[in-house]
Amino acid sequence: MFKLIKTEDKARRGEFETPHGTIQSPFFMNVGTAAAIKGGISSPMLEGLKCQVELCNTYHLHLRPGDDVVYKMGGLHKFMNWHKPILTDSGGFQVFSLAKLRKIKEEGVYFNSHIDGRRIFMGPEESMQIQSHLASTIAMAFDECVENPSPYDYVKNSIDRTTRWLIRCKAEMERLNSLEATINRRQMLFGINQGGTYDDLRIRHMKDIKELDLDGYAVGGLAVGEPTEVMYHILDVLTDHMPVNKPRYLMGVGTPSNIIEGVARGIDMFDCVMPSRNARHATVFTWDGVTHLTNLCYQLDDKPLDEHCDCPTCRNFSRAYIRHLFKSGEQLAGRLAVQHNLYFYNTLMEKIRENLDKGTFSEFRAEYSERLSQKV
RNA sequence: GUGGGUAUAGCGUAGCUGGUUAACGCGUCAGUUUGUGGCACUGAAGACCAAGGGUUCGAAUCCCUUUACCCACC
Repeated sequence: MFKLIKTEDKARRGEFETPHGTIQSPFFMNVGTAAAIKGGISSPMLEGLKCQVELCNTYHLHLRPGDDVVYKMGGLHKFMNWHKPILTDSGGFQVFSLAKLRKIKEEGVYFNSHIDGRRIFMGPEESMQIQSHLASTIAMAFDECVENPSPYDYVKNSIDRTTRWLIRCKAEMERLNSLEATINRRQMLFGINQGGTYDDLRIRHMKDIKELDLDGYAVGGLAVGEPTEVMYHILDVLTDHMPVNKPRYLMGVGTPSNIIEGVARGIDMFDCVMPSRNARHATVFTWDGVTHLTNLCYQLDDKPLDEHCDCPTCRNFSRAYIRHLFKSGEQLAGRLAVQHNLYFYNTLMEKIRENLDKGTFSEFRAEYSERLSQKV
Protein backbone atom coordinates (compact mmCIF):
# COMPACT_ATOMS: atom_id res chain seq x y z
CA MET A 1 0.00 0.00 0.00
CA PHE A 2 1.54 3.26 -1.16
CA LYS A 3 0.67 6.54 0.52
CA LEU A 4 1.56 9.81 -1.14
CA ILE A 5 2.42 12.23 1.67
CA LYS A 6 3.50 15.31 -0.19
CA THR A 7 4.50 16.54 -3.61
CA GLU A 8 6.71 19.34 -4.85
CA ASP A 9 6.06 19.93 -8.54
CA LYS A 10 6.38 16.39 -9.91
CA ALA A 11 8.57 15.09 -7.05
CA ARG A 12 6.84 12.78 -4.56
CA ARG A 13 7.37 12.04 -0.87
CA GLY A 14 5.63 8.86 0.20
CA GLU A 15 5.38 5.82 2.42
CA PHE A 16 5.22 2.30 1.08
CA GLU A 17 3.76 -0.32 3.41
CA THR A 18 4.91 -3.90 2.89
CA PRO A 19 4.68 -7.16 4.85
CA HIS A 20 8.31 -6.56 5.84
CA GLY A 21 7.91 -3.01 7.07
CA THR A 22 7.20 0.50 5.85
CA ILE A 23 9.59 2.09 3.40
CA GLN A 24 10.06 5.85 3.25
CA SER A 25 10.17 7.08 -0.32
CA PRO A 26 11.93 8.12 -2.45
CA PHE A 27 14.47 5.38 -1.70
CA PHE A 28 17.42 3.51 -3.13
CA MET A 29 17.65 -0.28 -3.15
CA ASN A 30 21.06 -1.72 -2.38
CA VAL A 31 22.03 -4.37 -4.92
CA GLY A 32 22.92 -7.79 -3.57
CA THR A 33 22.57 -9.85 -6.73
CA ALA A 34 23.45 -13.27 -5.34
CA ALA A 35 22.00 -12.66 -1.89
CA ALA A 36 25.07 -10.71 -0.91
CA ILE A 37 26.28 -7.15 -1.30
CA LYS A 38 29.53 -7.48 -3.21
CA GLY A 39 32.52 -6.25 -1.29
CA GLY A 40 31.88 -8.23 1.87
CA ILE A 41 28.91 -6.42 3.44
CA SER A 42 26.76 -8.67 5.62
CA SER A 43 23.12 -7.98 6.50
CA PRO A 44 23.90 -6.58 9.97
CA MET A 45 26.46 -4.25 8.41
CA LEU A 46 23.91 -3.17 5.82
CA GLU A 47 21.55 -2.20 8.64
CA GLY A 48 24.13 0.34 9.75
CA LEU A 49 24.28 1.90 6.29
CA LYS A 50 20.68 3.23 6.34
CA CYS A 51 19.60 0.63 3.79
CA GLN A 52 15.81 0.24 3.56
CA VAL A 53 15.55 -2.36 0.79
CA GLU A 54 17.91 -4.95 -0.61
CA LEU A 55 17.67 -6.16 -4.20
CA CYS A 56 18.46 -9.74 -5.23
CA ASN A 57 18.42 -11.44 -8.60
CA THR A 58 16.15 -14.26 -9.69
CA TYR A 59 18.41 -15.52 -12.44
CA HIS A 60 21.52 -15.75 -10.29
CA LEU A 61 19.84 -17.35 -7.32
CA HIS A 62 18.04 -19.82 -9.56
CA LEU A 63 21.40 -21.01 -10.89
CA ARG A 64 23.17 -20.93 -7.55
CA PRO A 65 22.34 -22.08 -4.94
CA GLY A 66 19.00 -22.88 -6.63
CA ASP A 67 15.70 -21.32 -5.58
CA ASP A 68 14.66 -24.71 -4.16
CA VAL A 69 17.56 -24.44 -1.71
CA VAL A 70 16.53 -20.94 -0.66
CA TYR A 71 12.92 -22.16 -0.29
CA LYS A 72 13.98 -25.09 1.91
CA MET A 73 16.03 -22.66 3.99
CA GLY A 74 12.90 -20.62 4.63
CA GLY A 75 13.21 -17.89 1.98
CA LEU A 76 15.66 -15.08 1.34
CA HIS A 77 14.90 -13.12 4.51
CA LYS A 78 15.84 -15.99 6.76
CA PHE A 79 18.64 -17.17 4.46
CA MET A 80 20.40 -13.78 4.44
CA ASN A 81 19.22 -12.76 7.90
CA TRP A 82 17.81 -9.57 6.39
CA HIS A 83 14.31 -8.84 7.63
CA LYS A 84 13.48 -5.59 5.87
CA PRO A 85 11.95 -5.54 2.39
CA ILE A 86 13.63 -7.38 -0.48
CA LEU A 87 12.95 -6.81 -4.15
CA THR A 88 13.87 -9.54 -6.61
CA ASP A 89 14.65 -8.69 -10.18
CA SER A 90 12.98 -11.09 -12.57
CA GLY A 91 15.87 -12.22 -14.72
CA GLY A 92 14.57 -10.16 -17.62
CA PHE A 93 17.63 -7.97 -17.61
CA GLN A 94 19.93 -10.98 -17.93
CA VAL A 95 18.15 -11.79 -21.17
CA PHE A 96 19.53 -8.50 -22.37
CA SER A 97 22.95 -8.51 -20.69
CA LEU A 98 23.70 -12.11 -21.73
CA ALA A 99 22.36 -11.40 -25.22
CA LYS A 100 24.96 -13.48 -27.00
CA LEU A 101 23.56 -16.62 -25.50
CA ARG A 102 19.81 -16.14 -25.82
CA LYS A 103 16.84 -17.11 -27.93
CA ILE A 104 13.58 -15.26 -27.26
CA LYS A 105 10.31 -17.04 -28.03
CA GLU A 106 6.67 -16.45 -27.13
CA GLU A 107 6.81 -18.94 -24.27
CA GLY A 108 9.93 -17.35 -22.77
CA VAL A 109 13.69 -17.21 -23.20
CA TYR A 110 16.24 -19.93 -23.75
CA PHE A 111 19.75 -19.03 -22.73
CA ASN A 112 22.94 -20.58 -21.50
CA SER A 113 24.10 -20.49 -17.92
CA HIS A 114 27.10 -18.20 -17.49
CA ILE A 115 28.33 -20.61 -14.83
CA ASP A 116 28.49 -23.93 -16.63
CA GLY A 117 27.04 -23.16 -20.06
CA ARG A 118 24.03 -25.44 -19.68
CA ARG A 119 20.89 -24.51 -21.60
CA ILE A 120 18.18 -23.08 -19.38
CA PHE A 121 14.67 -21.81 -19.99
CA MET A 122 12.90 -19.00 -18.22
CA GLY A 123 9.45 -17.66 -18.96
CA PRO A 124 6.92 -15.62 -16.96
CA GLU A 125 5.68 -18.64 -14.97
CA GLU A 126 9.20 -19.86 -14.17
CA SER A 127 10.27 -16.39 -13.05
CA MET A 128 7.25 -16.07 -10.74
CA GLN A 129 7.80 -19.57 -9.33
CA ILE A 130 11.44 -18.82 -8.59
CA GLN A 131 10.62 -15.47 -6.99
CA SER A 132 7.87 -17.11 -4.95
CA HIS A 133 10.42 -19.65 -3.72
CA LEU A 134 12.81 -16.82 -2.87
CA ALA A 135 9.88 -15.22 -1.02
CA SER A 136 10.93 -11.64 -1.68
CA THR A 137 8.71 -8.75 -0.68
CA ILE A 138 8.37 -7.49 -4.22
CA ALA A 139 8.64 -9.59 -7.37
CA MET A 140 9.37 -8.00 -10.71
CA ALA A 141 7.60 -9.03 -13.89
CA PHE A 142 9.50 -11.03 -16.47
CA ASP A 143 10.14 -8.59 -19.33
CA GLU A 144 12.35 -8.08 -22.31
CA CYS A 145 14.77 -5.21 -21.93
CA VAL A 146 15.59 -4.03 -25.44
CA GLU A 147 18.82 -2.19 -26.11
CA ASN A 148 18.88 1.43 -27.22
CA PRO A 149 18.58 2.20 -29.99
CA SER A 150 16.43 -0.61 -31.42
CA PRO A 151 14.25 -0.48 -34.56
CA TYR A 152 10.72 0.81 -33.99
CA ASP A 153 9.01 -2.34 -35.23
CA TYR A 154 11.15 -4.57 -33.07
CA VAL A 155 10.35 -2.52 -29.97
CA LYS A 156 6.67 -2.47 -30.87
CA ASN A 157 6.50 -6.26 -31.09
CA SER A 158 8.62 -6.59 -27.96
CA ILE A 159 6.36 -4.47 -25.74
CA ASP A 160 3.29 -6.37 -26.85
CA ARG A 161 4.98 -9.63 -25.94
CA THR A 162 6.11 -8.11 -22.62
CA THR A 163 2.44 -7.22 -21.96
CA ARG A 164 1.34 -10.78 -22.72
CA TRP A 165 4.08 -12.03 -20.43
CA LEU A 166 2.90 -9.61 -17.72
CA ILE A 167 -0.65 -11.02 -17.88
CA ARG A 168 0.83 -14.50 -17.40
CA CYS A 169 3.03 -13.22 -14.54
CA LYS A 170 0.02 -11.81 -12.73
CA ALA A 171 -2.02 -14.98 -13.12
CA GLU A 172 0.85 -17.16 -11.94
CA MET A 173 1.61 -14.88 -8.98
CA GLU A 174 -2.04 -15.01 -7.87
CA ARG A 175 -1.96 -18.78 -8.10
CA LEU A 176 1.28 -19.04 -6.12
CA ASN A 177 0.07 -16.62 -3.42
CA SER A 178 -3.01 -18.80 -2.93
CA LEU A 179 -0.93 -21.90 -2.15
CA GLU A 180 -0.57 -23.06 1.43
CA ALA A 181 3.10 -23.95 0.92
CA THR A 182 4.06 -20.45 -0.25
CA ILE A 183 6.35 -18.68 2.22
CA ASN A 184 5.26 -15.11 1.45
CA ARG A 185 1.62 -15.27 0.39
CA ARG A 186 1.43 -11.48 0.16
CA GLN A 187 4.22 -11.17 -2.40
CA MET A 188 3.74 -8.07 -4.51
CA LEU A 189 4.17 -7.84 -8.26
CA PHE A 190 5.48 -4.83 -10.20
CA GLY A 191 4.98 -4.41 -13.93
CA ILE A 192 7.73 -3.05 -16.14
CA ASN A 193 7.30 -0.44 -18.83
CA GLN A 194 9.37 -0.75 -21.99
CA GLY A 195 9.29 1.00 -25.35
CA GLY A 196 12.86 1.95 -26.04
CA THR A 197 13.32 5.60 -26.89
CA TYR A 198 9.93 5.99 -28.62
CA ASP A 199 7.52 8.28 -26.75
CA ASP A 200 4.38 6.78 -28.28
CA LEU A 201 5.39 3.18 -27.55
CA ARG A 202 6.35 4.06 -23.99
CA ILE A 203 2.98 5.72 -23.37
CA ARG A 204 1.00 2.99 -25.11
CA HIS A 205 2.74 0.27 -23.15
CA MET A 206 2.18 2.12 -19.89
CA LYS A 207 -1.54 2.42 -20.63
CA ASP A 208 -1.69 -1.30 -21.39
CA ILE A 209 0.00 -2.45 -18.20
CA LYS A 210 -1.74 0.13 -16.02
CA GLU A 211 -5.00 -1.71 -16.62
CA LEU A 212 -3.65 -4.76 -14.79
CA ASP A 213 -3.68 -2.83 -11.50
CA LEU A 214 -0.37 -4.11 -10.15
CA ASP A 215 1.32 -3.21 -6.86
CA GLY A 216 3.78 -0.88 -8.53
CA TYR A 217 5.21 0.14 -11.87
CA ALA A 218 8.77 0.21 -13.09
CA VAL A 219 10.40 1.97 -16.00
CA GLY A 220 12.89 -0.40 -17.58
CA GLY A 221 15.16 -0.24 -20.56
CA LEU A 222 16.71 3.12 -19.71
CA ALA A 223 20.36 3.90 -19.02
CA VAL A 224 21.23 1.13 -21.45
CA GLY A 225 23.15 3.10 -24.02
CA GLU A 226 21.01 6.15 -24.81
CA PRO A 227 22.17 9.70 -23.92
CA THR A 228 21.11 10.94 -20.48
CA GLU A 229 18.95 13.66 -22.06
CA VAL A 230 16.96 10.97 -23.88
CA MET A 231 16.35 9.16 -20.60
CA TYR A 232 15.14 12.39 -18.97
CA HIS A 233 12.90 13.08 -21.92
CA ILE A 234 11.26 9.65 -21.71
CA LEU A 235 10.63 10.23 -18.00
CA ASP A 236 9.24 13.69 -18.75
CA VAL A 237 6.59 12.30 -21.07
CA LEU A 238 5.99 9.01 -19.27
CA THR A 239 5.50 9.66 -15.56
CA ASP A 240 2.29 11.64 -16.20
CA HIS A 241 0.80 8.40 -17.49
CA MET A 242 1.82 6.34 -14.45
CA PRO A 243 -0.64 5.63 -11.62
CA VAL A 244 -0.43 8.28 -8.90
CA ASN A 245 -1.20 5.94 -6.03
CA LYS A 246 1.41 3.28 -6.87
CA PRO A 247 5.18 3.34 -6.37
CA ARG A 248 7.26 4.14 -9.43
CA TYR A 249 10.59 2.46 -9.93
CA LEU A 250 13.31 3.54 -12.37
CA MET A 251 15.31 0.36 -12.89
CA GLY A 252 19.08 0.32 -12.78
CA VAL A 253 19.55 4.06 -12.33
CA GLY A 254 21.93 5.59 -11.60
CA THR A 255 24.38 8.34 -10.76
CA PRO A 256 23.51 10.69 -7.87
CA SER A 257 22.46 13.28 -10.47
CA ASN A 258 20.30 10.76 -12.32
CA ILE A 259 18.53 9.98 -9.06
CA ILE A 260 17.88 13.63 -8.19
CA GLU A 261 16.60 14.23 -11.72
CA GLY A 262 14.51 11.07 -11.53
CA VAL A 263 12.89 12.21 -8.28
CA ALA A 264 12.22 15.59 -9.89
CA ARG A 265 10.30 13.73 -12.61
CA GLY A 266 8.18 11.74 -10.17
CA ILE A 267 10.18 8.54 -9.54
CA ASP A 268 10.09 6.91 -6.08
CA MET A 269 12.47 3.95 -6.28
CA PHE A 270 15.94 3.38 -7.68
CA ASP A 271 18.57 0.68 -7.75
CA CYS A 272 22.02 0.62 -9.25
CA VAL A 273 25.24 -1.35 -9.09
CA MET A 274 27.20 1.87 -9.39
CA PRO A 275 27.89 2.59 -5.70
CA SER A 276 29.14 -0.94 -5.04
CA ARG A 277 30.89 -1.65 -8.33
CA ASN A 278 32.60 1.73 -8.46
CA ALA A 279 33.67 1.34 -4.87
CA ARG A 280 35.32 -1.98 -5.64
CA HIS A 281 37.12 -0.19 -8.46
CA ALA A 282 38.26 2.58 -6.08
CA THR A 283 35.83 5.29 -7.20
CA VAL A 284 33.95 6.96 -4.35
CA PHE A 285 31.12 9.47 -4.15
CA THR A 286 31.36 12.56 -1.97
CA TRP A 287 29.23 15.65 -1.44
CA ASP A 288 31.72 17.53 -3.60
CA GLY A 289 31.68 15.03 -6.47
CA VAL A 290 33.26 11.80 -7.60
CA THR A 291 36.89 10.86 -7.09
CA HIS A 292 39.29 8.02 -7.82
CA LEU A 293 40.99 6.89 -4.64
CA THR A 294 44.12 5.42 -6.15
CA ASN A 295 45.12 8.83 -7.51
CA LEU A 296 48.50 9.98 -6.26
CA CYS A 297 47.07 13.10 -4.62
CA TYR A 298 45.68 10.93 -1.79
CA GLN A 299 48.98 9.26 -0.90
CA LEU A 300 49.50 11.50 2.13
CA ASP A 301 45.91 12.66 2.63
CA ASP A 302 44.90 12.29 6.25
CA LYS A 303 41.26 13.33 5.69
CA PRO A 304 38.31 10.89 5.52
CA LEU A 305 36.77 10.05 2.13
CA ASP A 306 34.21 12.78 2.76
CA GLU A 307 34.57 15.32 5.51
CA HIS A 308 30.79 15.62 5.91
CA CYS A 309 30.22 11.85 6.12
CA ASP A 310 29.76 9.87 9.32
CA CYS A 311 29.75 6.38 7.81
CA PRO A 312 31.79 3.64 9.50
CA THR A 313 34.60 4.14 6.99
CA CYS A 314 34.82 7.91 7.29
CA ARG A 315 34.66 7.78 11.09
CA ASN A 316 37.72 5.56 11.24
CA PHE A 317 40.04 5.74 8.25
CA SER A 318 41.97 8.20 6.11
CA ARG A 319 42.12 8.47 2.34
CA ALA A 320 45.84 7.66 2.51
CA TYR A 321 45.16 4.39 4.33
CA ILE A 322 42.36 3.29 2.01
CA ARG A 323 44.44 4.22 -1.02
CA HIS A 324 47.21 2.03 0.37
CA LEU A 325 44.75 -0.85 0.82
CA PHE A 326 43.65 -0.52 -2.81
CA LYS A 327 47.20 -0.36 -4.12
CA SER A 328 48.04 -3.44 -2.05
CA GLY A 329 45.05 -5.39 -3.30
CA GLU A 330 43.65 -5.82 0.20
CA GLN A 331 40.00 -6.93 0.33
CA LEU A 332 39.39 -4.48 3.14
CA ALA A 333 39.78 -1.65 0.62
CA GLY A 334 36.69 -2.69 -1.32
CA ARG A 335 34.67 -3.24 1.80
CA LEU A 336 35.46 0.17 3.29
CA ALA A 337 34.72 1.90 -0.02
CA VAL A 338 31.47 -0.02 -0.57
CA GLN A 339 30.31 0.85 2.95
CA HIS A 340 30.96 4.50 2.23
CA ASN A 341 29.29 4.57 -1.19
CA LEU A 342 26.15 2.75 -0.01
CA TYR A 343 25.91 4.99 3.02
CA PHE A 344 26.35 7.96 0.69
CA TYR A 345 23.53 6.82 -1.60
CA ASN A 346 21.19 6.06 1.28
CA THR A 347 22.03 9.40 2.87
CA LEU A 348 21.39 11.13 -0.44
CA MET A 349 17.88 9.61 -0.44
CA GLU A 350 17.41 10.69 3.17
CA LYS A 351 18.33 14.27 2.28
CA ILE A 352 15.99 14.19 -0.71
CA ARG A 353 13.16 13.10 1.61
CA GLU A 354 14.03 15.77 4.19
CA ASN A 355 14.01 18.45 1.53
CA LEU A 356 10.68 17.20 0.17
CA ASP A 357 9.30 17.33 3.71
CA LYS A 358 10.47 20.93 4.06
CA GLY A 359 9.39 21.89 0.56
CA THR A 360 12.96 22.75 -0.43
CA PHE A 361 13.66 19.98 -2.92
CA SER A 362 14.01 22.34 -5.89
CA GLU A 363 16.75 24.25 -4.03
CA PHE A 364 18.46 21.00 -3.12
CA ARG A 365 18.28 19.89 -6.74
CA ALA A 366 19.75 23.18 -7.96
CA GLU A 367 22.65 22.93 -5.53
CA TYR A 368 23.56 19.26 -5.87
CA SER A 369 22.28 17.78 -9.13
CA GLU A 370 25.33 18.64 -11.19
CA ARG A 371 27.80 18.91 -8.37
CA LEU A 372 27.53 15.31 -7.20
CA SER A 373 28.57 13.91 -10.55
CA GLN A 374 31.47 16.23 -11.23
CA LYS A 375 35.03 15.02 -10.74
CA VAL A 376 36.88 16.30 -7.72
C1' G B 1 94.06 -16.82 -9.11
C1' U B 2 91.97 -20.02 -13.60
C1' G B 3 87.88 -21.16 -16.88
C1' G B 4 82.83 -20.10 -18.36
C1' G B 5 78.44 -16.94 -18.35
C1' U B 6 75.34 -12.46 -17.89
C1' A B 7 74.83 -6.99 -18.25
C1' U B 8 68.27 -4.13 -22.33
C1' A B 9 62.51 1.14 -18.61
C1' G B 10 61.77 0.91 -11.01
C1' C B 11 61.86 -4.88 -11.08
C1' G B 12 61.83 -9.54 -14.11
C1' U B 13 62.59 -10.73 -19.13
C1' A B 14 62.25 -10.94 -25.09
C1' G B 15 64.96 -9.28 -29.14
C1' C B 16 71.24 -10.99 -30.13
C1' U B 17 72.18 -15.70 -38.16
C1' G B 18 73.47 -6.79 -37.80
C1' G B 19 68.46 -2.94 -41.21
C1' U B 20 62.76 2.12 -40.42
C1' U B 21 59.50 4.95 -34.07
C1' A B 22 63.72 -1.63 -29.02
C1' A B 23 58.83 -5.79 -27.38
C1' C B 24 56.29 -8.18 -23.00
C1' G B 25 54.80 -8.96 -17.78
C1' C B 26 54.73 -6.64 -13.02
C1' G B 27 54.94 -1.91 -10.91
C1' U B 28 53.80 3.50 -11.61
C1' C B 29 50.23 7.26 -13.50
C1' A B 30 45.42 8.49 -15.52
C1' G B 31 40.55 7.36 -17.27
C1' U B 32 35.98 4.13 -17.65
C1' U B 33 32.08 1.69 -14.68
C1' U B 34 23.85 2.84 -14.69
C1' G B 35 17.55 -3.83 -13.31
C1' U B 36 26.46 -6.75 -11.50
C1' G B 37 28.59 -13.78 -15.23
C1' G B 38 33.43 -12.30 -14.98
C1' C B 39 38.74 -10.90 -8.68
C1' A B 40 37.02 -5.89 -14.42
C1' C B 41 38.21 -2.76 -18.73
C1' U B 42 40.90 1.27 -21.61
C1' G B 43 44.93 4.32 -22.16
C1' A B 44 49.67 6.88 -20.91
C1' A B 45 54.50 7.74 -19.14
C1' G B 46 59.12 5.39 -18.63
C1' A B 47 65.22 2.56 -21.61
C1' C B 48 69.77 6.94 -26.15
C1' C B 49 70.09 -1.47 -24.80
C1' A B 50 76.66 -1.44 -18.26
C1' A B 51 81.00 2.11 -19.78
C1' G B 52 84.72 3.19 -23.53
C1' G B 53 86.76 2.06 -28.25
C1' G B 54 86.48 -0.51 -33.03
C1' U B 55 84.32 -3.09 -37.73
C1' U B 56 80.19 -1.44 -41.12
C1' C B 57 76.33 2.60 -45.45
C1' G B 58 74.02 0.96 -40.81
C1' A B 59 75.32 -2.09 -34.14
C1' A B 60 71.08 -3.72 -28.41
C1' U B 61 72.91 -7.45 -32.00
C1' C B 62 79.90 -8.66 -34.45
C1' C B 63 85.21 -7.61 -32.24
C1' C B 64 88.53 -5.46 -28.20
C1' U B 65 89.19 -3.18 -23.28
C1' U B 66 87.28 -1.84 -18.54
C1' U B 67 83.73 -2.41 -14.63
C1' A B 68 79.92 -5.15 -11.95
C1' C B 69 77.50 -9.53 -10.79
C1' C B 70 76.75 -15.11 -11.31
C1' C B 71 78.62 -20.30 -11.77
C1' A B 72 82.50 -23.95 -11.65
C1' C B 73 87.52 -25.21 -10.30
C1' C B 74 92.00 -23.96 -7.50
